[in-house]
Amino acid sequence: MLPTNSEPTKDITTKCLSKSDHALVAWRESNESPLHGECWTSSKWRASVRRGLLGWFKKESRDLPWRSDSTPYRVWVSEIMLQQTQVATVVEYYHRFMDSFPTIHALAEASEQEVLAHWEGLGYYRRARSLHAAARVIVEQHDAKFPCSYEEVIALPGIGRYTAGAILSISQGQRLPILEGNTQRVFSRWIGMRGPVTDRAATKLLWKFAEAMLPTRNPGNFNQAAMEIGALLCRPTEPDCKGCPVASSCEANRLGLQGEIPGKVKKVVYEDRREFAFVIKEKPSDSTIDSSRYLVRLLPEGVRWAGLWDFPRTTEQSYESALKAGHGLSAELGFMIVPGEKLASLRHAVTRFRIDLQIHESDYRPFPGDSWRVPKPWKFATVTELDNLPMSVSGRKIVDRIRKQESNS
DNA sequence: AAGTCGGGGAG
DNA sequence: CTCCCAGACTT
Repeated sequence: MLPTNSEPTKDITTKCLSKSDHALVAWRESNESPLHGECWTSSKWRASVRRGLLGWFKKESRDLPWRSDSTPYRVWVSEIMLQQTQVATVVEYYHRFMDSFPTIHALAEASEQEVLAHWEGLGYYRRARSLHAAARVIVEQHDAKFPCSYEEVIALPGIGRYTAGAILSISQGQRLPILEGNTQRVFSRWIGMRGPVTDRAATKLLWKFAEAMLPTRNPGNFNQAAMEIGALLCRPTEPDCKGCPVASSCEANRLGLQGEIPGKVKKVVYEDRREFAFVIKEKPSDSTIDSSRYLVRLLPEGVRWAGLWDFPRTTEQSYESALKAGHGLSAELGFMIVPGEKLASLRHAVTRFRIDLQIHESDYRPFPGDSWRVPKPWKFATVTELDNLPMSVSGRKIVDRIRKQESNS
């Protein structure tokens, strides 16, 4: 078979090669599989790695709230919170959440707004909505008991292969593998797999490896240990190979490729954006209330921050000025926004977007001929009421800004 | 296979 | 700044 790659590796001068390129070239020239060494086909090797890992974990494992009492529900909540989120960030949220919703039944009984309020600041809010929806499914279909078959568990919203395996192995001792950020890196290094972990073939191999490594006794302990060593020793940069109990079996360590494994994933292309948010105070003539109220809405399904409350804000389109942004937003709102003085600007990030948010005071008026009333998803709320609505972090900062302004006047 | 979804920790 | 985090889900 002829090589389809038109760029011959050997024509690249050595000068131009980075360290990782050298590693890549090395395996190309040696005609070795980029995916793995052969070490892990040996049961002695696997036993040795397990022994080292589990011995280390017994001494060094962190004392985490979901470890002392590992019921399926408690582990489930922890796993959802931990998706794409560091342990240190989760712990406080976890305590607060479990205090408010100590059982599946309590979670199912709560409103989605109440659940989202407990999630405020954690991000990826769909996790909270899926968790809540799944609790209701469990109450209705599983008699409020967390299901124990893999098929039933993975069918629940917000639970994929990783999370199903984690919950059932940790809380029930079921022999199911896991693969996530930590273990992708740890396993890649153990078996000397070059190349990005996101490649299809790499992912398949790593799952296979994760399964092959699982001990019969206490597989959940192994899964947690593998993640823990990734978080504490086998870090993305500067792994502590000297303190590592698996170093003597580790292919990356043997080859000196800790820095090149796993291969780099395609880097994120950031995009700068300017958005506008408007603080619209209710006109005194609209009602006889004594404290000011501000216009917000519950964000609908399918948009950013669905299920949270927000001020009128431009998102999709980019506008040059507050005036144009207000005009553009008017059509969506069903009334006219008349931008006023700028209150503040703040920078924040949403996934790959770097957002420069301009916050303007604003007046409003109905379109000519319309009589004024607040369209359906919108409502006026006092600062005290806003405090109790779930919002994004940037939305919350707007509330804080309003509060400060109110206390000054 | 690639995009989307948040926010913070840490180098 | 950057990368990464006990991923799931949609297109």
